[in-house]
Amino acid sequence: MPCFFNSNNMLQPAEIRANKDLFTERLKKRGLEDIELTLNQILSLDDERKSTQQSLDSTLAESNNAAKEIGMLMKQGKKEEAEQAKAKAAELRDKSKEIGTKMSGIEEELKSLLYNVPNVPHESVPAGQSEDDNEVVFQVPELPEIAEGAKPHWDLIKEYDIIDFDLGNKVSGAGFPFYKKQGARLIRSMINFFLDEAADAGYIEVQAPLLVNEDSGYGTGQLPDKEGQMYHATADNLFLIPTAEVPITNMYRDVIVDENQLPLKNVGHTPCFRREAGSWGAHVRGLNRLHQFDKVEIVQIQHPEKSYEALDEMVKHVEELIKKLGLPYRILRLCGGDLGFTSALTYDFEVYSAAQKRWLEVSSVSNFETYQANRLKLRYKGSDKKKQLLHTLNGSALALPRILAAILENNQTPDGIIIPEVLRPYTGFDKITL
RNA sequence: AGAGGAGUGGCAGAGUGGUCGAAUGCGGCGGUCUUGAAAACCGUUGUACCGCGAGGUACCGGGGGUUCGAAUCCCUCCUCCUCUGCCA
Repeated sequence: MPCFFNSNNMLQPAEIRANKDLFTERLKKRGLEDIELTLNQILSLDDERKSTQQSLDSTLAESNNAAKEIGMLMKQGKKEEAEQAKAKAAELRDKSKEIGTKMSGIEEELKSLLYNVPNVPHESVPAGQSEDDNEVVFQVPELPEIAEGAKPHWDLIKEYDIIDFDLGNKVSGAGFPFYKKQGARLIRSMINFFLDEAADAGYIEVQAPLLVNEDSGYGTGQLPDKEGQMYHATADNLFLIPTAEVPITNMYRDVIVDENQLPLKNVGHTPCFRREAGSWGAHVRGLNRLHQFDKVEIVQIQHPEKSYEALDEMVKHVEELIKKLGLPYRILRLCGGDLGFTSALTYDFEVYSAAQKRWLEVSSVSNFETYQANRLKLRYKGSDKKKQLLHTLNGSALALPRILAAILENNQTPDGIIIPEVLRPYTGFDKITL
C-alpha cells in the first residue's frame, strides 16, 4: 500500500522474524543489551501493521464496490438510489481515511524503531565497547625509530611552507587549509596515483556531484541520524558530501542489476566535507582532522554470496597502496562497539606517525551487506528471475591528509622530505626541500 | 532566470471523471510451422504489500486536494524539451 506505507527500512521485519535469535546475539556485540526488547517491539508492531492493512484493504474494497455501483445506477438513470448510495460510500471513505491515518502512525513508529537498529555485525566481529577492543589483524613487525629532532607535520608544513592553516582561517575558518607549492602538487599526485591504481584494479572512475539531495542522504544512511555531520545548503536543501560513498553508492538507488553484470566497481576522487561538531581537541592538530579533505573512494556492489570475497579484495587493494607508499601500518577489525551504524564488518587501516607517536586512521573498508541496499532498493535479478537485495561495500583508498602527514613525518631527513618512489612520476620531484 | 510545451507499463504511444492496471505497436518469453533460422500465426508478458488460497489493495513524475468515484479536474514541487536571457 505505497500511498501510506512506503518505508525505507534498514533491516527488514521479515528478516528479523526469521533470524531473531541470531540477530539478537550478534547485535549484543555492539553492547546493545536490551536489543531483544526492541526486536520484539518491531515484530509486534509489524503484526499490527499487517492486521491494520487487512482492515484497510477490505474497507477500500467495499468503498470501491460502492463507487462502481453508483456508477451503474447513474447510467441507468436511477438518481435517487444513487444519492442514497453516495451517503454510504462517503461513510466508507471516512472510515478508510481513519484507518489510513492509524496505519501511517504505525508505519512511522515502525520506521523509527527500525532506523534505530544498527546493522547486524558479521560473525567475525569481536564484541567490545570501544576502540580498545578492536582486533589487530596485522601490524608491521617494527615501528620506525624516532629520529633525533624529528618534528610533527604541523611544524614541517610551516618550515617547508607547503600547507597554510592561517590563510585557510582567514578565507574560510578552522579546518580548511590551503595546500601550497609542493604540498599542493603532492596532493594532486596522490589523487592521480590512487585513481590509476584503482583503475588498474578494475574500478570505473567517476566524478561525482559534491552536493546531494535528501533521498541520497537517506540512501546511504547519513540521514536521518547524522545530519549534524553534514553541511546543509538549506536554500536548496542539498548536503555537502561527507564522503564519495554517498553519491557513488546512490548512483545505484532504485536499480535492478542483471546478475551477470556483477560486481559493479567504481572509484571516485572527491573533497569530503565534515562539520565535526564538538570533536576538536589537542589530539586533532594539524592535518589530523579537517572540515574539508580529499579522498579517493572505492565502491563495490556485489552478489550477496561474494561480498566477503570482495571485501578481502578491497582490503588487499588498500594494503598494497600503503605498502607502495612505504608507510608503517596496521589493520584492525573493528569491534562491535566501534563498528559504524550501517556496517556489518569494517577493517580500519592505520598508519604510524613516528613523530606524533600515534596511529592515524587512513582508511576504513566496510561491507554493509543488504543494510544500505534495502534503503536504496538496490537489487539484482537472478537466473530464477527473483529480485534480491545486493550487498554494498566501500573503502577509502585513501584519505589524503593523514597520508600526507605520515609521509612528512616518517620521511623527514635533515635535507628534505623524501617522496615515495611510486609518487615521483606524478610529482616530478623526489624531495621536498627548503 | 523568463515564456511555452511535456512527463503513462522495458521502449514507443492511446486514453480528458465511472467495469482503466490501462488500447495498440515494438521488444521479451513460450508454442505452431521449418532440416535449422527468418517470416507468419497463436498464447503470454509491470511492481509492491496483505492473504494458506480464492483473491484483495496500492501504484499512470513526487506530494496534497476536489469527488461516491481521478491517469483524466485543482494546487504544489521535481524533471525533461523548445525559444529568450545569463554564465564557466
